[in-house]
Amino acid sequence: MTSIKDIARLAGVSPSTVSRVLNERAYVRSEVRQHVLDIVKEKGYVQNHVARSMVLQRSFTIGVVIPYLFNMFQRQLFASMEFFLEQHGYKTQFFFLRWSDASEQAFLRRLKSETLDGIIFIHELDNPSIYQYIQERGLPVALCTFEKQEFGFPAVHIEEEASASLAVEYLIQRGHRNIGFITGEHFSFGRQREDGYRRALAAHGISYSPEFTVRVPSYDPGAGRTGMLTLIKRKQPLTAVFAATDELAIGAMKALSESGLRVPEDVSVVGLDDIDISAFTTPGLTTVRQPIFEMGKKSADLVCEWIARGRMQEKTELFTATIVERDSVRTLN
Amino acid sequence: MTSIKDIARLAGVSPSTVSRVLNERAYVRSEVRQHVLDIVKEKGYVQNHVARSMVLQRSFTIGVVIPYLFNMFQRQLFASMEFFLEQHGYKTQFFFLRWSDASEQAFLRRLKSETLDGIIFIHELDNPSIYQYIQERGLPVALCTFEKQEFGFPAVHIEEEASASLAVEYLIQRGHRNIGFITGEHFSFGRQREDGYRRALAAHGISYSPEFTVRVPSYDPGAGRTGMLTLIKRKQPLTAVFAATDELAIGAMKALSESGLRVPEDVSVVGLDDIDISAFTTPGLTTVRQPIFEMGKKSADLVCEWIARGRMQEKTELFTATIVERDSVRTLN
DNA sequence: TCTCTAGATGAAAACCTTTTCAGAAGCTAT
DNA sequence: ATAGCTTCTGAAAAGGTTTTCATCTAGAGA
Repeated sequence: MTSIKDIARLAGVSPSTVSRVLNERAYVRSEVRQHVLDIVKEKGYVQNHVARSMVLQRSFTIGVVIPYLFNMFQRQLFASMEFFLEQHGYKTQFFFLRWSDASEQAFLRRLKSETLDGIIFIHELDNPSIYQYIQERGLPVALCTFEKQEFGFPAVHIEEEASASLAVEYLIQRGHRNIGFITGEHFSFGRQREDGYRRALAAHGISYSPEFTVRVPSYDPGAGRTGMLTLIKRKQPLTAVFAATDELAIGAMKALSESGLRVPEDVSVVGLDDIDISAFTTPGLTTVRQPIFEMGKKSADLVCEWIARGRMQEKTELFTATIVERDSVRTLN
Repeated sequence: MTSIKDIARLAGVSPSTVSRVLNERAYVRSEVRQHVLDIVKEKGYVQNHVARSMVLQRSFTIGVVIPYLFNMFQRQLFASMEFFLEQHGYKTQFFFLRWSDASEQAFLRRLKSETLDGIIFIHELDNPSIYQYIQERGLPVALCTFEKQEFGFPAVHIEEEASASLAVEYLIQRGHRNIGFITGEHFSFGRQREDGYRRALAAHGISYSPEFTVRVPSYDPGAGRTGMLTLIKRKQPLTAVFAATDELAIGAMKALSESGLRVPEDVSVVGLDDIDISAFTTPGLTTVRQPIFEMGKKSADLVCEWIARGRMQEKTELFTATIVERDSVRTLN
């Protein structure tokens, strides 16, 4: 591998000058600059990022923390992030976290030894010690899809409660009053969406029945199926179900069809997220759309600006979600 | 940040000794070792990876090349890879490539400046120059889901042609003779699966009609839907369709139901891959299962062993795919 | 007692950059 | 002629680690 010293020797200048040419740092006579550039090109020299990081004390890398086996919503989110991070000139280092304390501790160790320039969380951690560490170190950070008031980190998310209400109101407006709710455990958005469900009910004078809500361990289709099966077994007179995520909704539709119930003729279903696949289910899933792409962009912008200006800028960016009408809801008459 | 020098000073030894303790390299008196370890723990010291990479000339990082907006099959694959790579003590650096020459060139530049220890491709590149570069540099590499005979790189994949035949034969055994085929462009697996389709037909004395095959630009549900719509418009007397990937199949089912055709009563559908979501479509998708998890593990093992032993081991690991029966195929009588 | 060897440790070089500091050269203004 | 500036360049240090080489000690064997 050719180094900056080789180029310097070949060009008859010092390594300092080569470095200056490469980084456009300061005065270099234009003939010298051109000469150096020619040799760089000829030798196909590229800067050694490791050495560069070492002296600069920056890695040009931003960490993205995401659950191991991230769902399809998160996949779209982070594809968007990676795209914009690269535009800003940063590499992305992913950290796939499992739901365990050991995994979080291992992450903390890596965090300490990696010299990241910034970090984005798409995954809400229980343990505050990691947030504390980041705060103490003053590492630029952004939270995506949730918030941590205590730490005052900038955050990017939709109005979870209002978005859930939107979904439930869509059902109410179509004559539904017996509306089930499926949600997962963990994560603030789960609680917030539940609040939204209950608030929409209350706002329309529908009394809340705990028998209509089922809580499953995760937010994936398998859990959605289990949740819906439970709901069916309870034999409540449901005409519609709101699932806290699209994946949950897809699992619910599966359970319904397995049980000989038709969507939307017998039971209407609405989800929340609008992941790609929701347009291709049968029937098409009516859902509430999070502006995933824009949210990924905003998160990337937030950390990059923090790094560039040396201090935190805006606090929170709220996005609004909108209903996407497809075929999984029937209007009652 | 505490450095190895700080620890050395605090422990009253030289940095060399601390390094030896940390890396379990050579003789260190056990009291000294314990003392150093205590101080390391007390100060919460962790090795600086950048400095370490610099001197070792290794990054402990393996690159994984994957298409930008990877599909659900690839997502499962790389989650599995990342898991095993971490077990081997390596970090994973993802490279999301777009379908353009510019993107491949940018990747090559990054490849040169990143000092990766190894690389796994989940994405088949058109341009041979990148493979050439890797070969010349002797960089440990593994190909996953495809092969490049010319370069002799170790590869991990299923028997594509045989797997496709398996799917088609499943249909033939259930009385289908008019079997459509939907596939995408690019990638060897597309061609190989097409060969498998035609070979199965031939093996059962069914003549091949080009009118039964449709080629769409990509392998996602949107493309599958378009492909199926085209097939329907041609008004061929199809009773079944084989889609080259599950995502394509999911799109095809959508097009069918949009056109008032029922699956499997009017048209049977089978896919290939067995991605997670295929168990949750309505009807459940009958498909051919690739052992995704095992393939990810094997790819990781392959590069790691190459690195450890200093030279390439096995060439190719072939996995066998198996039929997963669900509800999207009807037996004709 | 002397020599050898194994065990234990430290000094210093190396990895590849960037940047500070100092100095040289050439020009302008006094 | 001198001082002062601007432009340009190189030497050297710094960043945090690993490893080679040299040295030292203690114990074993002759």
